[in-house]
This record gives sequence, structure tokens and C-alpha cells, in this order.
Amino acid sequence: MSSKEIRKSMPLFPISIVMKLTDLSARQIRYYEEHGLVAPARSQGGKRLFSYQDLDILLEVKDLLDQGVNLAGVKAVFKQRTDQMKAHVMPHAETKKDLSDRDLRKYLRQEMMDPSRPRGTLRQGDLSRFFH
DNA sequence: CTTCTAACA
DNA sequence: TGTTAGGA
Repeated sequence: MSSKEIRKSMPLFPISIVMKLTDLSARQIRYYEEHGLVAPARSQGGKRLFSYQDLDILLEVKDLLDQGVNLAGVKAVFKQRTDQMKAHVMPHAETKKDLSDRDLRKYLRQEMMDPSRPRGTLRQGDLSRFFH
């Protein structure tokens, strides 16, 4: 790992700072952590210490949420991204999930707008569940 | 005083 | 998500 990445993952700020920088409530930040979106380090006293990397992730989560994507959608976006990285490092494995963030969101919106799709029915496996 | 977990008039 | 209780 590069020294740059090491610094970006360095545990630096408490939740109060992250709240101001992301405009997210402590409740939301902890909630997103529960869902595995971020994994802040802990101080000896058990307090969360966020890195620039955590901050970056939280800012994007905030952005996606503001755009109407729900938590499942945010997870999908991140998963797609990690899968893409894996495919980059291990080109051999199946090169299926190489969609860009834009393409994925475009696809999801398209599905959501489909008139033939029964509205107001948020069942499991339904793509509309990635939105509001 | 700040943050944490757990829980819900 | 907000809020609150009870601790650390």
C-alpha cells in the first residue's frame, strides 16, 4: 500500500468533525457504519476515529442519498466499484460487472420509470427498491 | 463535555 | 431518522 493510501486511511477525526464536514447526523453516520459503508477505527476509549478515506465515502453516500438513491442502491454502487477493481487486478475471472456508476444509475432510473412496472410495491428483488 | 449503545410516547 | 437514557 502506498504511503499516500496509508495517510488517507489514518484515523484522525472524531464524529463531531465528520458531522460538520458531511452535514450528516451522528445517528446517520453510525447507521451507515452498521451497514458496512464505512469502518472507522476506534480510540482506546472506544470512540470512532475517521480517516480522510472514511470522509470521502461518507460524502459520496450523502451525495447519492440526496440524489434519491436509497441505502441498497448506495451499496450496489460501491459493490459494483469493488467488483470492478477486482476484475482489474484479476482480469481472468468473469468480466461481467464492469458497469460504470453512471450506467448503473441510468439503468436503475430507467427501470423505475417503466410504466409497465407496478408502482408503490417495494418487494425484495425489485430494482425500484434502490430509490425513494 | 463528547461519544457510545440500545431502544422507542 | 430523531431522541433519550445511562455509562464511559
